[in-house]
Amino acid sequence: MAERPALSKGEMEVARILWELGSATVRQVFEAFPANREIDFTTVQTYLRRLESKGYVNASLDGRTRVYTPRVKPQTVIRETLDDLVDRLFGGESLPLMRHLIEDRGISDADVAELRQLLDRLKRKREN
Amino acid sequence: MAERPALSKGEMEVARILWELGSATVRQVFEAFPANREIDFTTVQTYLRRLESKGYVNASLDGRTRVYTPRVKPQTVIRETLDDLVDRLFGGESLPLMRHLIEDRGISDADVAELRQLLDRLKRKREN
DNA sequence: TTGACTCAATTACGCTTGTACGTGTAAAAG
DNA sequence: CTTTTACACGTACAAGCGTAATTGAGTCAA
Repeated sequence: MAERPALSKGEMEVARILWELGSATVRQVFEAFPANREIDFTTVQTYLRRLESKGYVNASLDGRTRVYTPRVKPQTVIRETLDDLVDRLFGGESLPLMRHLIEDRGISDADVAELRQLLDRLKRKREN
Repeated sequence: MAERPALSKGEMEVARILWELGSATVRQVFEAFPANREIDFTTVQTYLRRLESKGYVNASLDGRTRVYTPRVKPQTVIRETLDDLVDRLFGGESLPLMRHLIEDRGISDADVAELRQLLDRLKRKREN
């Protein structure tokens, strides 16, 4: 397990966009930010550079422009992040987290249905 | 909304313990840490001091010892933390987060049952 | 009543994070 | 060709964070 240093919040935000784009330049990532999220171009640049030095992305040159590509799967990062969060904020139990998501944070009807399906699928798998 | 500065991971860990204890001295918090979690007494002390200066806890003196008491409800902190996480890591959607919790992180049978109940309860409430 | 202990409070410090400024260079305008 | 514009890259820096060493003040044994 390559044991990279954890991502900061800002870095995560940028990483997520890069995962979505698949591979992108600073500018592309910058432009993919939601319009309401004000952030400086150079700030994004710094985050990408840090992601690279932490080993989360690779960079290659296209002309004089750097093109960044994810190197670690979102799943992995999400997993590590959640493990940490669940430990610190819920003492390692994930149910309270879900309870909170459902009860306190609101959830659409469609999501409820989707969740139910997830549970059904899981049940079926376990019964075999 | 009092707009306090966000909690860092370490601060959160300490805050959680304080919520559990209800009200405690540095030493009590320190001793309530899980045995495997190695942390220095003075580190806990620093976190508590910072929690105080950020407005998350109150402190009063008992003799020469400071007694800390939560000032902000866990619900509030959890909510703010999750909002931020969901935004940055999941673009604001909480379903993917739950999916991840269920599929990738594993969940006990008992938890599945509990979740189902939650959903049922929610459904009933919505149908009225 | 003074040294040896115990524990609280303060101070410290290197690393990380958030954010941006300057500097140089390619492209566009004149 | 010169001037302006646009943008990439490196550099910078204050604030926050994790962690601990140091200092200081009560407490008990000799």
